[in-house]
Amino acid sequence: MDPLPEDALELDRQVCFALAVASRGVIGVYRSILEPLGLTHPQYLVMLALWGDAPLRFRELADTLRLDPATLSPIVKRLEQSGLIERAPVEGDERTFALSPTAQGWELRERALAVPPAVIERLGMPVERLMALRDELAEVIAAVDRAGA
Amino acid sequence: MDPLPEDALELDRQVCFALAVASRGVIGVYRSILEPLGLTHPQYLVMLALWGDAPLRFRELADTLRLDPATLSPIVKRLEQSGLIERAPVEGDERTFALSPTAQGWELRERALAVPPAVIERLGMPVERLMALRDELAEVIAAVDRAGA
DNA sequence: GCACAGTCATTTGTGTACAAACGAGTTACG
DNA sequence: CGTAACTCGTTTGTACACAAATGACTGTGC
Repeated sequence: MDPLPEDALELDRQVCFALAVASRGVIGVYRSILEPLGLTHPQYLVMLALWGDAPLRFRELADTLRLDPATLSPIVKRLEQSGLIERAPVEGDERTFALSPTAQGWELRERALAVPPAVIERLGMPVERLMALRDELAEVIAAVDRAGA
Repeated sequence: MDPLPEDALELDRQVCFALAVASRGVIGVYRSILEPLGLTHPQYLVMLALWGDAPLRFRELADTLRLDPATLSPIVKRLEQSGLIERAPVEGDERTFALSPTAQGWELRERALAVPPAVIERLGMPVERLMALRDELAEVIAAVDRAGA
């Protein structure tokens, strides 16, 4: 029943490899679509988070995106420099700050509404398939979380 | 039937986000397991490819891993400096070269046999689930390939 | 033979991703 | 109170990932 170690290496190659390739590939599809908006994929995720629920504290945003603060910090800085988001002090805690889209950031949302249909059209995959994939990935993420505990 | 654009943004957030988070998360699981071997995840994928089928020309390796030559180049350089792989000239074409594991690279394979079981144990997911995920991801990759054409 | 388009790997520049160390602010304990 | 432990965001250093430009080699057409 146990696969031979040799085969395990091969399967391992297929799974972890497929995950990395699929991730890079899909992000690549987003790249050409997001490029006219002046956003990278992580920057797009930040805007999605803030469009959905602003203001958010820096830490809350990092937790939502499951991104290391050290990674998020320069991304936030670039979005501020682009004039899409702005930081406001948080009353009672000088260490942190809250982030919200600027007026320009909200305007960008109108153009961003065209992104998901463009991606789906480009991928040519039915929406149900994507939702199934999302659920499958949610299990992987849950497994990773358990592993980290 | 068509979801409202607002919902599309939300779903989009869930899917592209889940893919990125799952990819980073799984690679994170590998990180702690590969660290004692002195390998990063991309470096591990290079070694898997060469253990499975050496020698490989640089271009063949890049295609196999679906990695940009500009990305692969420094990875190969680091593995050479680590003494795990070596390059040999290709007769009849001065532009490229072939890569193979060194004796030390083959020795490392013995230790690497323990990696897949460790990952599976850490994730706590049944092997069948991982194979299903692999197949699901293969479809996504195929869709990305069609999109790129 | 020989220009010339094509292929090959590398380099450069920008943008993540993460570990580790840091400095400023906050909380809790004695 | 006051300091020790903790939390916060940032910085530094290393390693991908990709676009664009580069320089070296190859093959073709004339």
